[in-house]
Amino acid sequence: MYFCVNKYLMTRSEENYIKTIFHLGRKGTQEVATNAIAELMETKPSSVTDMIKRLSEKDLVNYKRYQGVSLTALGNKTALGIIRKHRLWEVFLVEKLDFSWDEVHEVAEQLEHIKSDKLIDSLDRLLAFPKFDPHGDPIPDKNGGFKERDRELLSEVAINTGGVCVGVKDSSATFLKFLDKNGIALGNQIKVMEIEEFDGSLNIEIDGRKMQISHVIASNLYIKAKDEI
Amino acid sequence: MYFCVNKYLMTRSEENYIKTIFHLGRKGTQEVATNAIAELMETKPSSVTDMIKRLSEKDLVNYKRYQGVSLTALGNKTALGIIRKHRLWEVFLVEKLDFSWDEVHEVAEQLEHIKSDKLIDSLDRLLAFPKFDPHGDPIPDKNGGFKERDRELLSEVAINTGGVCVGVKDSSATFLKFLDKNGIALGNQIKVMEIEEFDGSLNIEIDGRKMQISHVIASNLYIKAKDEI
DNA sequence: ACAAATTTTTAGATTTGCCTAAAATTTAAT
DNA sequence: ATTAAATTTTAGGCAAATCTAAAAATTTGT
Repeated sequence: MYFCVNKYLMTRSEENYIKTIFHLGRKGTQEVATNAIAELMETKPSSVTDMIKRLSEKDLVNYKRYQGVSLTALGNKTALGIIRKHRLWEVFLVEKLDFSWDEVHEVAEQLEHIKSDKLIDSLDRLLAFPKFDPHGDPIPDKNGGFKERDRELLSEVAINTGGVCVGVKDSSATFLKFLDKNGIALGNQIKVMEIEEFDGSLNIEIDGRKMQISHVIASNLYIKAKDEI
Repeated sequence: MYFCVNKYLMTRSEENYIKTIFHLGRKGTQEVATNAIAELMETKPSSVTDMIKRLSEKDLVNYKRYQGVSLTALGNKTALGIIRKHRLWEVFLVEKLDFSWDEVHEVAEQLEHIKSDKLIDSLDRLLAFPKFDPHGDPIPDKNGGFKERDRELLSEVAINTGGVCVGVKDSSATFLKFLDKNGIALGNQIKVMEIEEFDGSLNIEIDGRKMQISHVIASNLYIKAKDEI
């Protein structure tokens, strides 16, 4: 395969930049700003500029001075490969090693850089080709293809509707632990009963149990909207 | 834990040096030579000297100029930790991902550097606390303890004796593939029928089947000597 | 024992990836 | 539109890990 030449020469640091640029590029459609990359990676803008030049020479990003950066087709494919590995390892950690969903990220950040096609394809098979990671995010297939699940934020749905909880927007350990503590997990049936006008907090029914959650919580939970309950 | 402070600051390169010094130190009881390290790691003696100095400052090795190098107690513990990880990952690759025993080394070389105590202990549990890796080498426990199995080289046993094949001395892909091709695997019952005076080759019976192997092959196969057959 | 060969170390350079400080460019504000 | 503010890049430096070439120490051979 053609792209392998490139993939196998990439350093850990280069891979992390590519991944960050990919994630930032998803949000806005525009070019990604140097400062944004630096902030997310907890490094300095000057370091980012350095790296961007190197990535540009390897044809992983499109770069024009002062104009921000975007991934090339090759960069995009590379990013999806790394994300595939990250998310498959997350599934492995939860399914096979009993990690909780707030513990997987740190270790997956290391495992995602292991280089072996056979390893990741075998892992995929061991896990029975999962389509989503423990936070509900889609796992790209071998060729980088994946489809975003049809979902919406709980904060956006109308009263008396709901669906199955299928993902989180914020997957920080803090938020995930909060959800654990309150018995909220992927797969739960959630129905919005009432929305408080004053602060936007929601009265919901989750797997039959009634509880109240703030607007912030609701705006970080995805549900698969399919039917009125 | 005290040693963790050190462990978590180690670079991949430092870990590889420690591992190499450990392996070389096993063979001879003496100090390990700079040149020997350089050769095994495919690097230059001057690079080795540089690194040894750094390791010495971190109290991982004992070092006196021109006098070779040996691991400190801390260095030894560190080495055993890395070897534990390497061998557990090898078991994982064979048992769970259907790798063959000649394919595991390269990937395990990468996986052994992943830093997470929880990860490795969970992996240990998933694999049901294996005591030996796919080549028959012992896996250190959490505290670095392990016992060498009571075994001997097939080339050393007397005619009409034998035992179960429990390990290989040379675990290069070349040798392992040769064994596969000839249907020799760990667990086989092997009995020495005759030893050729001329070239030292052996007529053996392996799981009931008769075959002839060279002295070189026999001197790279370990059997658990327990009983005459 | 002493010269020759080998091994080991030093010295100085290179690459990667990061830093700080200062200069260049773009964007925002009045 | 021009200045002020923010962003981005350049320039120069640093640490890790490597290299080559040359110097120092040890070992070996006779």
